[in-house]
Amino acid sequence: MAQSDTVDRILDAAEELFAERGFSETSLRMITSKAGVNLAAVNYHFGSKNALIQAVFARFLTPFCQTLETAFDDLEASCRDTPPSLDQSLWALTESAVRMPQRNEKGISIFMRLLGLAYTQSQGHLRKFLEQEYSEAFGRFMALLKGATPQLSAVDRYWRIQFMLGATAFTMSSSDALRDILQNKLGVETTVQEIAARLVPFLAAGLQADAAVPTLISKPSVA
Amino acid sequence: MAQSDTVDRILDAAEELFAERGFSETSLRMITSKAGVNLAAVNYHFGSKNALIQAVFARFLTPFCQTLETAFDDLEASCRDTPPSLDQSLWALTESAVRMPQRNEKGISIFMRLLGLAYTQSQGHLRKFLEQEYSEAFGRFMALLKGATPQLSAVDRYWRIQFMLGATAFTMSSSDALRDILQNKLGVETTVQEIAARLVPFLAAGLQADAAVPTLISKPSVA
DNA sequence: GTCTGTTTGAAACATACGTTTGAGTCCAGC
DNA sequence: GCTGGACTCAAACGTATGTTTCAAACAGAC
Repeated sequence: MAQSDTVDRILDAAEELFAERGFSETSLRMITSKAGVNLAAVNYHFGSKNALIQAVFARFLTPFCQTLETAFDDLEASCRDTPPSLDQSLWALTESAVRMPQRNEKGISIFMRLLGLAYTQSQGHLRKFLEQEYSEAFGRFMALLKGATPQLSAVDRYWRIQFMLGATAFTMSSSDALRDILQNKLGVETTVQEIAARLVPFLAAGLQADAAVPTLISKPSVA
Repeated sequence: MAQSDTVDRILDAAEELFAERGFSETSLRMITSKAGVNLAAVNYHFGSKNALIQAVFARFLTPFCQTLETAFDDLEASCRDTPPSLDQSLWALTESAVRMPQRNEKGISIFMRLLGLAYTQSQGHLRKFLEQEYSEAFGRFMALLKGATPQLSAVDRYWRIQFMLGATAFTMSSSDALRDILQNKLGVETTVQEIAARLVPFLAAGLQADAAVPTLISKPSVA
Protein backbone atom coordinates (compact mmCIF):
# COMPACT_ATOMS: atom_id res chain seq x y z
CA MET A 1 0.00 0.00 0.00
CA ALA A 2 1.03 3.56 -0.51
CA GLN A 3 2.13 5.28 2.65
CA SER A 4 -0.97 5.48 4.79
CA ASP A 5 -3.62 4.62 2.35
CA THR A 6 -5.42 4.00 5.64
CA VAL A 7 -5.57 7.71 6.40
CA ASP A 8 -7.33 8.47 3.13
CA ARG A 9 -9.77 5.62 3.47
CA ILE A 10 -10.71 6.82 6.93
CA LEU A 11 -11.14 10.37 5.64
CA ASP A 12 -13.27 9.19 2.71
CA ALA A 13 -15.55 7.09 4.88
CA ALA A 14 -15.79 9.72 7.59
CA GLU A 15 -16.59 12.48 5.11
CA GLU A 16 -19.45 10.53 3.60
CA LEU A 17 -20.89 9.30 6.88
CA PHE A 18 -20.63 12.69 8.57
CA ALA A 19 -22.43 14.27 5.64
CA GLU A 20 -25.15 11.62 5.76
CA ARG A 21 -25.75 11.43 9.49
CA GLY A 22 -24.03 14.26 11.32
CA PHE A 23 -21.11 14.06 13.70
CA SER A 24 -22.44 12.69 16.96
CA GLU A 25 -24.66 10.22 15.14
CA THR A 26 -21.65 8.73 13.36
CA SER A 27 -19.53 6.41 15.48
CA LEU A 28 -15.90 5.58 14.90
CA ARG A 29 -16.93 1.96 14.45
CA MET A 30 -19.18 2.89 11.52
CA ILE A 31 -16.35 4.82 9.96
CA THR A 32 -13.71 2.17 10.39
CA SER A 33 -15.91 -0.66 9.20
CA LYS A 34 -16.95 1.34 6.12
CA ALA A 35 -13.31 2.16 5.49
CA GLY A 36 -12.27 -1.44 6.08
CA VAL A 37 -9.66 -0.53 8.65
CA ASN A 38 -9.14 -1.29 12.30
CA LEU A 39 -10.96 0.75 14.93
CA ALA A 40 -7.74 1.82 16.62
CA ALA A 41 -6.44 3.31 13.39
CA VAL A 42 -8.45 6.47 13.90
CA ASN A 43 -6.92 7.28 17.24
CA TYR A 44 -3.50 6.22 15.99
CA HIS A 45 -3.53 8.47 12.92
CA PHE A 46 -5.66 11.37 14.09
CA GLY A 47 -5.55 11.28 17.87
CA SER A 48 -9.25 11.65 18.55
CA LYS A 49 -12.64 11.80 16.92
CA ASN A 50 -12.70 15.58 17.13
CA ALA A 51 -9.34 15.77 15.39
CA LEU A 52 -10.72 13.51 12.68
CA ILE A 53 -13.66 15.84 12.16
CA GLN A 54 -11.29 18.76 11.76
CA ALA A 55 -9.10 16.77 9.36
CA VAL A 56 -12.13 16.02 7.18
CA PHE A 57 -12.84 19.73 6.93
CA ALA A 58 -9.24 20.70 6.37
CA ARG A 59 -8.89 18.28 3.46
CA PHE A 60 -11.47 20.03 1.30
CA LEU A 61 -11.54 23.48 2.82
CA THR A 62 -7.85 24.27 2.45
CA PRO A 63 -7.70 23.79 -1.35
CA PHE A 64 -11.08 25.45 -1.71
CA CYS A 65 -9.93 28.55 0.10
CA GLN A 66 -6.83 28.74 -2.08
CA THR A 67 -8.99 28.58 -5.20
CA LEU A 68 -11.24 31.18 -3.70
CA GLU A 69 -8.45 33.59 -2.87
CA THR A 70 -7.17 33.33 -6.42
CA ALA A 71 -10.64 34.06 -7.75
CA PHE A 72 -10.88 37.08 -5.49
CA ASP A 73 -7.46 38.27 -6.63
CA ASP A 74 -8.55 38.03 -10.26
CA LEU A 75 -11.78 39.82 -9.51
CA GLU A 76 -10.12 42.69 -7.72
CA ALA A 77 -7.41 42.98 -10.35
CA SER A 78 -9.97 43.12 -13.16
CA CYS A 79 -11.74 46.17 -11.74
CA ARG A 80 -9.19 48.25 -9.97
CA ASP A 81 -11.10 51.40 -9.04
CA THR A 82 -14.77 50.39 -8.77
CA PRO A 83 -15.57 47.58 -6.33
CA PRO A 84 -16.74 44.29 -7.90
CA SER A 85 -20.48 44.00 -8.33
CA LEU A 86 -22.60 41.71 -6.20
CA ASP A 87 -23.18 39.33 -9.09
CA GLN A 88 -19.49 39.10 -9.77
CA SER A 89 -18.65 38.34 -6.15
CA LEU A 90 -21.36 35.72 -5.82
CA TRP A 91 -20.26 34.08 -9.04
CA ALA A 92 -16.65 34.03 -7.95
CA LEU A 93 -17.74 32.10 -4.91
CA THR A 94 -20.07 29.62 -6.58
CA GLU A 95 -17.70 29.01 -9.43
CA SER A 96 -14.89 28.23 -7.06
CA ALA A 97 -17.12 25.76 -5.30
CA VAL A 98 -18.48 24.12 -8.45
CA ARG A 99 -15.11 23.95 -10.16
CA MET A 100 -13.35 22.27 -7.25
CA PRO A 101 -11.77 18.96 -8.23
CA GLN A 102 -14.21 16.36 -6.91
CA ARG A 103 -13.41 12.94 -5.60
CA ASN A 104 -16.69 11.68 -7.05
CA GLU A 105 -20.04 12.87 -8.36
CA LYS A 106 -21.34 13.35 -4.82
CA GLY A 107 -18.42 15.60 -3.99
CA ILE A 108 -20.08 18.95 -4.24
CA SER A 109 -23.15 18.06 -2.23
CA ILE A 110 -21.06 16.41 0.49
CA PHE A 111 -18.99 19.56 0.56
CA MET A 112 -22.07 21.73 0.99
CA ARG A 113 -23.71 19.49 3.50
CA LEU A 114 -20.61 19.42 5.68
CA LEU A 115 -20.47 23.19 5.64
CA GLY A 116 -24.11 23.32 6.67
CA LEU A 117 -23.51 20.86 9.47
CA ALA A 118 -20.52 22.83 10.68
CA TYR A 119 -22.81 25.78 11.21
CA THR A 120 -25.76 23.89 12.53
CA GLN A 121 -24.43 21.24 14.89
CA SER A 122 -23.05 22.98 17.91
CA GLN A 123 -19.53 21.56 17.81
CA GLY A 124 -17.53 24.11 19.73
CA HIS A 125 -14.15 22.70 18.72
CA LEU A 126 -15.09 22.79 15.02
CA ARG A 127 -16.24 26.37 15.10
CA LYS A 128 -13.00 27.43 16.76
CA PHE A 129 -10.96 25.45 14.29
CA LEU A 130 -12.71 26.92 11.26
CA GLU A 131 -12.45 30.44 12.59
CA GLN A 132 -8.74 30.03 13.23
CA GLU A 133 -7.95 28.50 9.86
CA TYR A 134 -10.24 30.12 7.37
CA SER A 135 -11.24 33.50 8.68
CA GLU A 136 -9.16 35.29 6.05
CA ALA A 137 -11.03 34.05 2.98
CA PHE A 138 -14.32 34.55 4.77
CA GLY A 139 -13.34 38.09 5.69
CA ARG A 140 -12.42 38.90 2.11
CA PHE A 141 -15.79 37.72 0.89
CA MET A 142 -17.52 39.84 3.50
CA ALA A 143 -15.52 42.85 2.38
CA LEU A 144 -16.57 42.22 -1.21
CA LEU A 145 -20.22 42.06 -0.18
CA LYS A 146 -19.79 45.25 1.75
CA GLY A 147 -18.34 47.02 -1.28
CA ALA A 148 -21.17 45.76 -3.45
CA THR A 149 -23.94 46.90 -1.11
CA PRO A 150 -22.94 50.31 0.18
CA GLN A 151 -26.58 51.29 0.59
CA LEU A 152 -27.13 48.73 3.39
CA SER A 153 -26.56 49.48 7.05
CA ALA A 154 -24.09 47.19 8.79
CA VAL A 155 -26.88 45.52 10.73
CA ASP A 156 -29.03 44.94 7.66
CA ARG A 157 -26.07 43.55 5.78
CA TYR A 158 -25.18 41.26 8.64
CA TRP A 159 -28.59 39.67 8.81
CA ARG A 160 -29.01 39.36 5.08
CA ILE A 161 -25.67 37.61 4.82
CA GLN A 162 -26.87 35.15 7.43
CA PHE A 163 -30.03 34.61 5.39
CA MET A 164 -27.92 33.94 2.31
CA LEU A 165 -25.70 31.51 4.17
CA GLY A 166 -28.77 29.74 5.44
CA ALA A 167 -30.43 29.40 2.07
CA THR A 168 -27.20 28.14 0.54
CA ALA A 169 -26.11 25.75 3.25
CA PHE A 170 -29.55 24.32 3.72
CA THR A 171 -30.35 23.83 0.06
CA MET A 172 -27.00 22.41 -0.84
CA SER A 173 -26.87 20.18 2.19
CA SER A 174 -30.12 18.52 1.22
CA SER A 175 -29.70 18.94 -2.50
CA ASP A 176 -29.89 15.22 -3.16
CA ALA A 177 -33.20 14.81 -1.38
CA LEU A 178 -34.62 17.98 -2.94
CA ARG A 179 -33.58 16.86 -6.41
CA ASP A 180 -35.30 13.53 -5.89
CA ILE A 181 -38.51 15.19 -4.72
CA LEU A 182 -38.55 17.42 -7.77
CA GLN A 183 -37.88 14.46 -10.01
CA ASN A 184 -40.86 12.62 -8.54
CA LYS A 185 -43.19 15.60 -8.52
CA LEU A 186 -42.51 17.26 -11.83
CA GLY A 187 -40.27 14.80 -13.62
CA VAL A 188 -37.45 17.31 -13.89
CA GLU A 189 -33.77 16.43 -13.62
CA THR A 190 -31.46 18.96 -11.98
CA THR A 191 -27.73 19.37 -11.58
CA VAL A 192 -25.99 21.09 -8.73
CA GLN A 193 -24.83 23.71 -11.20
CA GLU A 194 -28.43 24.50 -12.09
CA ILE A 195 -29.35 24.82 -8.44
CA ALA A 196 -26.51 27.28 -8.03
CA ALA A 197 -27.70 29.16 -11.09
CA ARG A 198 -31.14 29.51 -9.55
CA LEU A 199 -29.80 30.33 -6.13
CA VAL A 200 -27.58 33.23 -7.13
CA PRO A 201 -30.35 35.53 -8.45
CA PHE A 202 -32.49 34.66 -5.46
CA LEU A 203 -29.71 35.67 -3.09
CA ALA A 204 -28.81 38.78 -5.03
CA ALA A 205 -32.41 39.97 -5.06
CA GLY A 206 -32.81 39.30 -1.34
CA LEU A 207 -29.58 41.05 -0.42
CA GLN A 208 -30.55 44.11 -2.44
CA ALA A 209 -34.17 44.34 -1.33
CA ASP A 210 -35.38 47.65 0.04
CA ALA A 211 -34.57 47.77 3.72
CA ALA A 212 -37.56 47.34 5.99
CA VAL A 213 -38.10 49.20 9.21
CA PRO A 214 -37.36 46.38 11.58
CA THR A 215 -38.59 47.88 14.83
CA LEU A 216 -42.20 48.10 13.71
CA ILE A 217 -44.18 44.94 13.32
CA SER A 218 -47.26 45.79 11.37
CA LYS A 219 -49.47 43.70 9.22
CA PRO A 220 -49.70 45.00 5.66
CA SER A 221 -53.19 46.33 5.10
CA VAL A 222 -55.37 43.88 3.26
CA ALA A 223 -55.56 44.63 -0.45
CA MET B 1 -48.87 18.24 43.07
CA ALA B 2 -51.36 18.76 40.32
CA GLN B 3 -52.05 15.72 38.19
CA SER B 4 -48.75 15.04 36.49
CA ASP B 5 -46.98 18.24 37.09
CA THR B 6 -44.09 15.90 36.34
CA VAL B 7 -45.05 15.67 32.67
CA ASP B 8 -44.91 19.44 32.22
CA ARG B 9 -41.64 19.79 34.06
CA ILE B 10 -40.10 17.15 31.82
CA LEU B 11 -41.44 18.87 28.73
CA ASP B 12 -40.16 22.26 29.88
CA ALA B 13 -36.69 20.97 30.63
CA ALA B 14 -36.53 18.87 27.48
CA GLU B 15 -37.68 21.74 25.29
CA GLU B 16 -35.01 24.06 26.59
CA LEU B 17 -32.19 21.52 26.51
CA PHE B 18 -33.09 20.24 23.05
CA ALA B 19 -33.10 23.81 21.75
CA GLU B 20 -29.73 24.49 23.35
CA ARG B 21 -27.87 21.33 22.47
CA GLY B 22 -29.78 19.29 19.92
CA PHE B 23 -31.45 15.95 20.41
CA SER B 24 -28.71 13.35 20.51
CA GLU B 25 -26.48 15.62 22.56
CA THR B 26 -29.12 15.87 25.28
CA SER B 27 -29.40 12.86 27.56
CA LEU B 28 -32.43 11.84 29.56
CA ARG B 29 -30.38 12.29 32.69
CA MET B 30 -29.74 15.94 31.85
CA ILE B 31 -33.44 16.42 31.30
CA THR B 32 -34.63 14.70 34.44
CA SER B 33 -32.08 16.35 36.68
CA LYS B 34 -32.95 19.77 35.26
CA ALA B 35 -36.63 18.99 35.72
CA GLY B 36 -36.02 17.65 39.23
CA VAL B 37 -37.76 14.36 38.54
CA ASN B 38 -36.70 10.75 38.54
CA LEU B 39 -35.00 9.31 35.49
CA ALA B 40 -37.61 6.60 35.05
CA ALA B 41 -40.36 9.20 34.81
CA VAL B 42 -39.57 9.87 31.17
CA ASN B 43 -40.09 6.31 30.08
CA TYR B 44 -43.08 5.98 32.36
CA HIS B 45 -44.91 9.02 31.02
CA PHE B 46 -43.71 9.12 27.42
CA GLY B 47 -42.48 5.63 26.63
CA SER B 48 -39.19 6.52 25.01
CA LYS B 49 -36.85 9.38 24.26
CA ASN B 50 -38.12 9.62 20.68
CA ALA B 51 -41.68 9.87 21.92
CA LEU B 52 -40.58 12.65 24.26
CA ILE B 53 -39.06 14.54 21.35
CA GLN B 54 -42.32 14.25 19.45
CA ALA B 55 -44.30 15.33 22.51
CA VAL B 56 -42.14 18.45 22.81
CA PHE B 57 -42.97 19.34 19.23
CA ALA B 58 -46.64 18.51 19.54
CA ARG B 59 -47.03 20.77 22.56
CA PHE B 60 -46.16 23.93 20.67
CA LEU B 61 -46.85 22.91 17.09
CA THR B 62 -50.46 21.87 17.54
CA PRO B 63 -51.69 25.21 18.90
CA PHE B 64 -49.47 27.02 16.43
CA CYS B 65 -51.02 25.21 13.49
CA GLN B 66 -54.49 26.02 14.78
CA THR B 67 -53.57 29.69 15.00
CA LEU B 68 -52.11 29.45 11.54
CA GLU B 69 -55.16 27.86 9.98
CA THR B 70 -57.32 30.58 11.48
CA ALA B 71 -55.01 33.24 10.07
CA PHE B 72 -55.22 31.59 6.66
CA ASP B 73 -59.01 31.45 6.93
CA ASP B 74 -59.14 35.16 7.72
CA LEU B 75 -56.78 35.94 4.89
CA GLU B 76 -58.75 34.00 2.33
CA ALA B 77 -62.04 35.38 3.58
CA SER B 78 -60.79 38.98 3.38
CA CYS B 79 -59.98 38.73 -0.32
CA ARG B 80 -62.41 36.37 -1.88
CA ASP B 81 -61.67 36.67 -5.59
CA THR B 82 -58.04 37.75 -5.85
CA PRO B 83 -55.52 35.48 -4.15
CA PRO B 84 -53.70 36.94 -1.11
CA SER B 85 -50.46 38.74 -1.89
CA LEU B 86 -47.08 37.32 -1.04
CA ASP B 87 -46.53 39.86 1.72
CA GLN B 88 -49.86 39.03 3.26
CA SER B 89 -49.16 35.33 3.26
CA LEU B 90 -45.70 35.71 4.72
CA TRP B 91 -46.99 38.04 7.39
CA ALA B 92 -49.80 35.68 8.29
CA LEU B 93 -47.15 33.07 8.95
CA THR B 94 -44.72 35.18 10.94
CA GLU B 95 -47.44 36.88 12.93
CA SER B 96 -48.88 33.55 13.94
CA ALA B 97 -45.45 32.54 15.13
CA VAL B 98 -44.67 35.76 16.96
CA ARG B 99 -48.09 36.09 18.56
CA MET B 100 -48.11 32.60 20.00
CA PRO B 101 -48.64 32.58 23.77
CA GLN B 102 -45.15 32.08 25.20
CA ARG B 103 -44.21 30.24 28.34
CA ASN B 104 -41.37 32.71 28.88
CA GLU B 105 -39.30 35.34 27.11
CA LYS B 106 -37.18 32.68 25.45
CA GLY B 107 -40.26 30.98 24.08
CA ILE B 108 -40.18 32.24 20.54
CA SER B 109 -36.51 31.59 19.96
CA ILE B 110 -36.80 28.10 21.42
CA PHE B 111 -39.73 27.54 19.10
CA MET B 112 -37.72 28.67 16.09
CA ARG B 113 -34.62 26.80 17.02
CA LEU B 114 -36.55 23.57 17.47
CA LEU B 115 -38.10 23.97 14.05
CA GLY B 116 -34.67 24.52 12.57
CA LEU B 117 -33.31 21.47 14.32
CA ALA B 118 -36.21 19.39 13.09
CA TYR B 119 -35.13 20.14 9.55
CA THR B 120 -31.44 19.97 10.11
CA GLN B 121 -30.82 17.02 12.39
CA SER B 122 -31.67 13.92 10.49
CA GLN B 123 -34.15 12.42 12.92
CA GLY B 124 -36.16 10.08 10.75
CA HIS B 125 -38.90 9.50 13.29
CA LEU B 126 -39.40 13.23 13.80
CA ARG B 127 -39.70 13.97 10.12
CA LYS B 128 -42.30 11.27 9.70
CA PHE B 129 -44.21 12.48 12.74
CA LEU B 130 -44.27 16.08 11.55
CA GLU B 131 -45.33 15.11 8.06
CA GLN B 132 -48.17 13.00 9.41
CA GLU B 133 -49.44 15.58 11.85
CA TYR B 134 -48.93 18.92 10.20
CA SER B 135 -48.89 18.43 6.45
CA GLU B 136 -52.25 20.17 6.06
CA ALA B 137 -51.17 23.59 7.29
CA PHE B 138 -47.97 23.27 5.33
CA GLY B 139 -49.89 22.43 2.18
CA ARG B 140 -52.15 25.43 2.59
CA PHE B 141 -49.17 27.72 2.90
CA MET B 142 -47.68 26.27 -0.27
CA ALA B 143 -50.95 26.88 -2.08
CA LEU B 144 -50.93 30.49 -0.90
CA LEU B 145 -47.42 30.97 -2.21
CA LYS B 146 -48.45 29.48 -5.52
CA GLY B 147 -51.37 31.89 -5.82
CA ALA B 148 -49.13 34.83 -4.94
CA THR B 149 -46.47 34.03 -7.55
CA PRO B 150 -48.33 33.04 -10.72
CA GLN B 151 -45.48 34.37 -12.86
CA LEU B 152 -43.09 31.68 -11.62
CA SER B 153 -42.73 28.31 -13.27
CA ALA B 154 -43.39 25.34 -11.02
CA VAL B 155 -39.70 24.47 -11.00
CA ASP B 156 -38.59 27.99 -10.18
CA ARG B 157 -41.14 28.22 -7.40
CA TYR B 158 -40.07 24.89 -6.00
CA TRP B 159 -36.46 25.87 -5.68
CA ARG B 160 -37.15 29.33 -4.34
CA ILE B 161 -39.40 27.91 -1.66
CA GLN B 162 -36.56 25.64 -0.66
CA PHE B 163 -34.25 28.66 -0.51
CA MET B 164 -36.76 30.44 1.72
CA LEU B 165 -37.11 27.46 4.01
CA GLY B 166 -33.36 27.23 4.23
CA ALA B 167 -32.81 30.86 5.09
CA THR B 168 -35.53 30.70 7.71
CA ALA B 169 -34.71 27.38 9.32
CA PHE B 170 -31.01 28.07 9.36
CA THR B 171 -31.22 31.59 10.74
CA MET B 172 -33.75 30.69 13.36
CA SER B 173 -31.93 27.56 14.42
CA SER B 174 -28.85 29.58 15.23
CA SER B 175 -30.58 32.81 16.13
CA ASP B 176 -29.12 32.93 19.62
CA ALA B 177 -25.56 32.51 18.40
CA LEU B 178 -26.09 35.02 15.60
CA ARG B 179 -27.56 37.55 18.01
CA ASP B 180 -24.55 37.16 20.30
CA ILE B 181 -22.12 37.69 17.43
CA LEU B 182 -23.91 40.85 16.37
CA GLN B 183 -23.95 42.07 19.97
CA ASN B 184 -20.18 41.60 20.21
CA LYS B 185 -19.39 43.06 16.82
CA LEU B 186 -21.66 46.07 16.57
CA GLY B 187 -23.11 46.32 20.05
CA VAL B 188 -26.64 45.91 18.76
CA GLU B 189 -29.38 44.06 20.63
CA THR B 190 -31.90 42.15 18.55
CA THR B 191 -35.19 40.46 19.23
CA VAL B 192 -36.55 37.51 17.33
CA GLN B 193 -39.34 39.78 16.11
CA GLU B 194 -36.78 42.05 14.52
CA ILE B 195 -35.07 39.15 12.83
CA ALA B 196 -38.40 38.08 11.41
CA ALA B 197 -39.08 41.63 10.26
CA ARG B 198 -35.78 41.64 8.39
CA LEU B 199 -36.25 38.17 7.03
CA VAL B 200 -39.65 38.73 5.42
CA PRO B 201 -38.59 41.39 2.89
CA PHE B 202 -35.48 39.39 2.07
CA LEU B 203 -37.57 36.32 1.30
CA ALA B 204 -40.20 38.24 -0.61
CA ALA B 205 -37.59 39.91 -2.81
CA GLY B 206 -35.84 36.63 -3.48
CA LEU B 207 -39.02 34.80 -4.32
CA GLN B 208 -40.06 37.52 -6.76
CA ALA B 209 -36.70 38.02 -8.43
CA ASP B 210 -36.57 37.85 -12.20
CA ALA B 211 -36.17 34.25 -13.22
CA ALA B 212 -32.72 33.38 -14.44
CA VAL B 213 -31.94 31.06 -17.31
CA PRO B 214 -30.76 28.14 -15.29
CA THR B 215 -29.32 25.94 -18.01
CA LEU B 216 -26.58 28.37 -18.92
CA ILE B 217 -23.75 28.87 -16.52
CA SER B 218 -21.92 31.95 -17.61
CA LYS B 219 -19.81 34.32 -15.66
CA PRO B 220 -21.19 37.84 -15.80
CA SER B 221 -18.92 39.95 -17.95
CA VAL B 222 -16.61 42.13 -15.94
CA ALA B 223 -17.89 45.71 -15.51
C1' DG C 1 -58.89 1.95 57.70
C1' DT C 2 -58.34 -0.76 53.79
C1' DC C 3 -57.88 -1.60 49.24
C1' DT C 4 -56.65 -0.39 44.14
C1' DG C 5 -54.59 1.76 40.60
C1' DT C 6 -51.27 5.39 39.68
C1' DT C 7 -46.98 7.49 40.25
C1' DT C 8 -42.29 7.80 42.12
C1' DG C 9 -37.67 6.07 43.66
C1' DA C 10 -33.09 3.80 43.70
C1' DA C 11 -30.84 0.50 41.45
C1' DA C 12 -29.62 -2.37 37.94
C1' DC C 13 -29.49 -3.85 32.95
C1' DA C 14 -27.73 -4.23 28.39
C1' DT C 15 -25.55 -1.82 25.01
C1' DA C 16 -22.78 1.51 22.58
C1' DC C 17 -19.40 4.74 22.69
C1' DG C 18 -14.33 6.85 22.46
C1' DT C 19 -10.08 5.50 23.87
C1' DT C 20 -6.06 2.61 25.39
C1' DT C 21 -3.25 -1.41 25.56
C1' DG C 22 0.09 -4.66 24.19
C1' DA C 23 1.27 -8.17 21.24
C1' DG C 24 2.01 -8.91 16.46
C1' DT C 25 3.38 -7.63 11.52
C1' DC C 26 5.82 -5.31 8.15
C1' DC C 27 9.76 -3.21 5.95
C1' DA C 28 13.68 -0.10 5.24
C1' DG C 29 18.57 0.64 6.86
C1' DC C 30 22.61 -1.12 8.44
C1' DG D 1 20.22 -11.35 9.39
C1' DC D 2 19.12 -8.16 12.65
C1' DT D 3 17.25 -4.04 14.58
C1' DG D 4 14.01 -0.26 15.18
C1' DG D 5 10.30 2.44 13.98
C1' DA D 6 5.83 2.60 11.72
C1' DC D 7 1.69 0.45 11.47
C1' DT D 8 -2.19 -3.03 12.29
C1' DC D 9 -4.97 -5.95 15.04
C1' DA D 10 -8.06 -8.05 18.64
C1' DA D 11 -9.27 -7.23 22.98
C1' DA D 12 -10.20 -4.75 26.80
C1' DC D 13 -11.20 -0.38 29.60
C1' DG D 14 -14.06 3.05 31.62
C1' DT D 15 -17.94 5.69 30.97
C1' DA D 16 -22.39 7.16 29.34
C1' DT D 17 -26.53 6.10 27.32
C1' DG D 18 -31.75 4.50 26.94
C1' DT D 19 -34.49 1.34 29.17
C1' DT D 20 -36.38 -1.90 32.71
C1' DT D 21 -37.35 -3.60 37.24
C1' DC D 22 -39.66 -3.84 41.44
C1' DA D 23 -40.51 -2.13 45.86
C1' DA D 24 -42.19 1.96 48.17
C1' DA D 25 -45.21 6.01 48.47
C1' DC D 26 -49.28 8.12 47.31
C1' DA D 27 -54.14 9.15 46.05
C1' DG D 28 -59.02 8.59 45.98
C1' DA D 29 -63.16 5.27 46.55
C1' DC D 30 -65.61 2.39 49.42
